[in-house]
Amino acid sequence: MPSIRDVARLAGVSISTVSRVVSGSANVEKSTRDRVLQVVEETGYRPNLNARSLRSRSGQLVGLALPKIVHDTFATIIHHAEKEANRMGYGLIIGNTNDDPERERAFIQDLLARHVDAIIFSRVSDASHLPDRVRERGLPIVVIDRGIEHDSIPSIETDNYGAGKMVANMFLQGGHRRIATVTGPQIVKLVRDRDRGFLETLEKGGVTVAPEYHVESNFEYEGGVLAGKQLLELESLPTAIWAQSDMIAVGLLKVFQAAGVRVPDDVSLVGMDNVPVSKMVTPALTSVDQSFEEFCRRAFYIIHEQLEDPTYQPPETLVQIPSSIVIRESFRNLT
Amino acid sequence: MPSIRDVARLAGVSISTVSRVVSGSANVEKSTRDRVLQVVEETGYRPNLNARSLRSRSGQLVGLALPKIVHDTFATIIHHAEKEANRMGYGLIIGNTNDDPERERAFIQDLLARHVDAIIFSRVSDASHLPDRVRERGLPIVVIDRGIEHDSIPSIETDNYGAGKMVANMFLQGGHRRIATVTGPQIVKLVRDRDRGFLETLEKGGVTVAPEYHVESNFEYEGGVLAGKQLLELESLPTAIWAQSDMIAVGLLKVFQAAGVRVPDDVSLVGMDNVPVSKMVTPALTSVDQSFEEFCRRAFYIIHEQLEDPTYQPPETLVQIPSSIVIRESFRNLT
DNA sequence: TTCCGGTATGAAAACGTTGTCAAGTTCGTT
DNA sequence: AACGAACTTGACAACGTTTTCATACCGGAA
Repeated sequence: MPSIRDVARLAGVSISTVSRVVSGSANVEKSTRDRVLQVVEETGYRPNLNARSLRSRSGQLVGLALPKIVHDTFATIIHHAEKEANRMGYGLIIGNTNDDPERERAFIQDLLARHVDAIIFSRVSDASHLPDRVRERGLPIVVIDRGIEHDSIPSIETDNYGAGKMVANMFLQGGHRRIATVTGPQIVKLVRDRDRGFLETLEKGGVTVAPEYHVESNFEYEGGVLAGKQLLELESLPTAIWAQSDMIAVGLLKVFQAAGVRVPDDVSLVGMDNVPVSKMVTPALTSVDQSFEEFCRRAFYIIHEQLEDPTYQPPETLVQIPSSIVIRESFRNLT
Repeated sequence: MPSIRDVARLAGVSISTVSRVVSGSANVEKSTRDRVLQVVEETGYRPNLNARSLRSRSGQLVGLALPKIVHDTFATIIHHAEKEANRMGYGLIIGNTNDDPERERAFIQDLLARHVDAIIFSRVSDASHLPDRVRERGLPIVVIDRGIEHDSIPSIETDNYGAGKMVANMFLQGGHRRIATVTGPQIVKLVRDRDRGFLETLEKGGVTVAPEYHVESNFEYEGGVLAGKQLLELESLPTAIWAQSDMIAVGLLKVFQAAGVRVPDDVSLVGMDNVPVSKMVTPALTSVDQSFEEFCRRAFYIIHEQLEDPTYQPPETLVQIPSSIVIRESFRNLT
């Protein structure tokens, strides 16, 4: 691995000059520039990013903390984050926090020890004070997917209230009156936002969700299976259900099919996330699409700005991205 | 962020001593060690890994190159790789090569510029000479999932021939005679291995797969959909199909269900990979399970050994991990 | 007492960069 | 002809570590 010293020697110039050429910065005469560039080409020289980071505090590296990896949502986030990072010349170092505060802490420590340029958090434990600690170090940090209420830390999330509202309106217009919903854990703010948007809009449309039709679960397939069984034990099924994740919806679908309940003939089903599976199951799931690509784009934009100008503050600290409904087979109008 | 200098000052010792204490290496008196350790504790000092890497060529970082990210298989690999990396104190930097040689090259360049300790490749383009280039730099490199034929670069893959054989035997014992298979792209070695294991074993059992029952596809859902449509146009359907990936199997299932073909009553279906979806669809998929966890464990083991002792060579350059069949609902015996 | 081997410590060089500063050059202006 | 301004270049000090190498100390053997 050639170093800047080798290039300098071979090109017959000083180290400083090589540095200037490769960082493309200052004034250097065309002839010398060409000579250096040629040597760089020949030797395949690449600046050692560790040295660069050590000296100039920018290693072109950003950390991404996720609560889970084998999960369509987060795989999608990784994918778009990697894409954006690549586009902007950053490397991406990923950690799985597993929703465990201890691992969160350890991973952040590691990122700090590596002197990453910035950190993107997807879902911190709500209680965590980690983002503050990071902030103190002066590192740009952005929270995506699960916003936090904080004056100075930018969050990017879906307009969850709006999503709930949208689904509620679709249900109302479809003539549904016996409506159920399976939510994620109510401790999570985004769950409550979705729930409020959904329930308030139904209320406005003259429909109340019965308590036994309002079931709390987790976002996983298994959660959906459990919730489905619970619903099947009731006197009568609702005509439409909104599940706060596609995994939940798939779980519901699975137990309904096992029980001979037809979707959407007996009960309509709408999921959320629009993950790949939603189009693979039969019937294909109607689902609320969140633009994770947009999340990542915005996150990197903010990071990039803050890196250029440390005093930069995004215009609003909480960005809410609108979502949309992807219509497939699992929902039908009653009328 | 306190530096080793700060710790030294606060503890009233030299930089060297602090270094010795934190790297836990040489002889240092208990009293001084304790004093240093306490200061480390109080200040929250963490060694700057960039500096360490610069000086001692070990940044505790390994690179993972994947052809795709939004894909259950690779998400699973990321998950286990992250877990192993974490366990052994490494950071993990991930890149999506998208099966594009140019991006592969660029990513590897980036890893080299970051002076990672080792590289794990999941699927190189078969043509690529990248691994050799990496090898020249003296970096440990391991290829997983899609082995390459190479004297000195260790590969870890499933015993694909064995997998094909296993499925074939299950089909034979189940009394199936009209058998089809949907494979991945035949350019890929692992596809040919699976295919050979499958076909040769059937042959041995007196069954020949008709040419129109032997369809080549890609590993994705869409490939399965296409293949399914193709099969439906034939005079008669096979009684059992092996799909070389679960995504293919799900695609087949989808079009079969749309066409009113019942699984497993009319046709049995077996997938491969045992990804999470396989248990979520109805009927749940019987699938060949590959132990990606084992892949990652072995990969890190080899890397670790090579890092400790650069002359270390794994006993065999191509490791084949046995697979197993997970029985679910999509397969039934004819007899 | 003298000397020697081991142990505990510190000073200083190196790793590969960037950025500051100063020193030449060149060229246009007065 | 003289004087700056602007441009081009190189020396050198960091950045935070690890790793020699040297030094000081201590106790035991001769």
